Amino acid sequence: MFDDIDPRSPTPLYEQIAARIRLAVAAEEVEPGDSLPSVRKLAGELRVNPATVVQAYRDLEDDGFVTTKRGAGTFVSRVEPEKREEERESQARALVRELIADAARLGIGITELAQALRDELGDRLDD
Amino acid sequence: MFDDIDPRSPTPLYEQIAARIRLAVAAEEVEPGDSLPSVRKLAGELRVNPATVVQAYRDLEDDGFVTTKRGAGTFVSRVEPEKREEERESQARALVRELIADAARLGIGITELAQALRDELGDRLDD
Amino acid sequence: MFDDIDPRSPTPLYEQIAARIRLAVAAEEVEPGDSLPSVRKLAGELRVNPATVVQAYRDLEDDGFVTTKRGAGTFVSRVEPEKREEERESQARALVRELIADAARLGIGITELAQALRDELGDRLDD
Amino acid sequence: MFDDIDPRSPTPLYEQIAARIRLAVAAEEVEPGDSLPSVRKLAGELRVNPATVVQAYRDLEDDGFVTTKRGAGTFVSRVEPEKREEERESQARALVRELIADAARLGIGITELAQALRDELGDRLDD
DNA sequence: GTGGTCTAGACCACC
DNA sequence: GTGGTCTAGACCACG
Repeated sequence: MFDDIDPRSPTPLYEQIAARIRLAVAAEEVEPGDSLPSVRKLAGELRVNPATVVQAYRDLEDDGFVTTKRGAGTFVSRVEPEKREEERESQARALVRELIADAARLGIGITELAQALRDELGDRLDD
Repeated sequence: MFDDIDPRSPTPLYEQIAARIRLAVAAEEVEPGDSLPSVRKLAGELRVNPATVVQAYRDLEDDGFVTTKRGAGTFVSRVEPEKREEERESQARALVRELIADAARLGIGITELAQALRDELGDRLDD
Repeated sequence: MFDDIDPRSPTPLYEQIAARIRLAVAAEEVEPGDSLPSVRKLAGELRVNPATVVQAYRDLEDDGFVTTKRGAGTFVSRVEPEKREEERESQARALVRELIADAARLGIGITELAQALRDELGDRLDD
Repeated sequence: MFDDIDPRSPTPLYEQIAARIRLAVAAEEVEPGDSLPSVRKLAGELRVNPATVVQAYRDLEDDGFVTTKRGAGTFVSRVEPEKREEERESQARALVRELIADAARLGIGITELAQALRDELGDRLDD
């Protein structure tokens, strides 16, 4: 699950970790109520300073993606679909349009963008 | 050409500057042999410290995108087409990664994103 | 280890520092995983600005001789034996080039230099 | 004769040019009284700023390797062998010993040094 | 004029 | 604590 953690990437470790979990929640790879690995266990697996995992979990808690129960662990929250599906779809389309505009401004065409999308999303593009 | 330089972005100024020029070379907006603005001139335009521009130019020289002739200035190098293409692809991937991160932050999963992509790009996704 | 750093040399301080460390790695004076002195500590020892050491470390990281872990420090990387050998050879060539230049400046031609080399090195020249 | 001029080397162009001519004089590739190429001609050949050649010639004149006659050109001087041959030989040996010491201090052995010498001097080692 | 190096010192994010 | 970035400004060598 944490294959893509790259210590040399410019984006901080804790953000990479949080992003991966956020994605897992959004993609429903993990269910509400599931427990996340303990800070020490995850830190060990990722060969990362425990403080880094702590910061990732704190970020997630701030976002409402997880809740921490002292002495018990960290658990996936029930994500309230506070926004109507329609609204989320429109937001998604807005993001995509923004992507295309940014690319165009930089002189990157649709073809290259499509290639990059396949590179990054792979099969998940066909979901 | 340097509209996007944002001092508050987490990615360093010199990297933003270098990235912009790298892409200009990759997209052949500038030709081999063209001279880049002088360090001081560009620094003035961008309201940035000259040393920051120096670092950007240094990175570009390390990558082989420009050559600097001492006492004369900094010039666009001849760059292999494959390398140009690679650069365009890499920047495209960066944009896509940003898209995914933004989406995740809004609670939008890959599935919804993929749908939006198909909505906006349609067939061109298969180029 | 850093005796040779000479602020009056025409070659920049950061290059001298980087070269010295590069060679220490190449000669296995330091082992992969060893930590380098912190930027501030080394800067203090060498009576040099921290930014100068930062630039040296940055060069070394670009070359792949060291890895820096954010917030943790800078560490010696595992380096391929061929690369180590190459580095040693390149520094040896630099020394030789210096020798030739010094000789020429004293009006000593290649012929006389070759004779002196045979005198001093003898058979070992054919190793 | 000027194959090794490298605009990207850290040693200045004018020094590279001067060094090459100094060597030619020392190796008696050119005879006293021979004329050097005109500043403009040489600058053209080397694709270098004429001012660079001027500075090289001025350096050489300071050293006494050449003399410039206004309107006529630049000529190789008769190099006075002011020092006895023996003294020159001893100087050469001193340089070589210095080389070996420097190398040892950096952890570079005789073998690597010998290889570098062959790389840089090639056939001329057998003169 | 050009780029390159270095300093002193501030500020930041990360671990 | 760590490294990274940036500024302001000085100084230098090169063309």
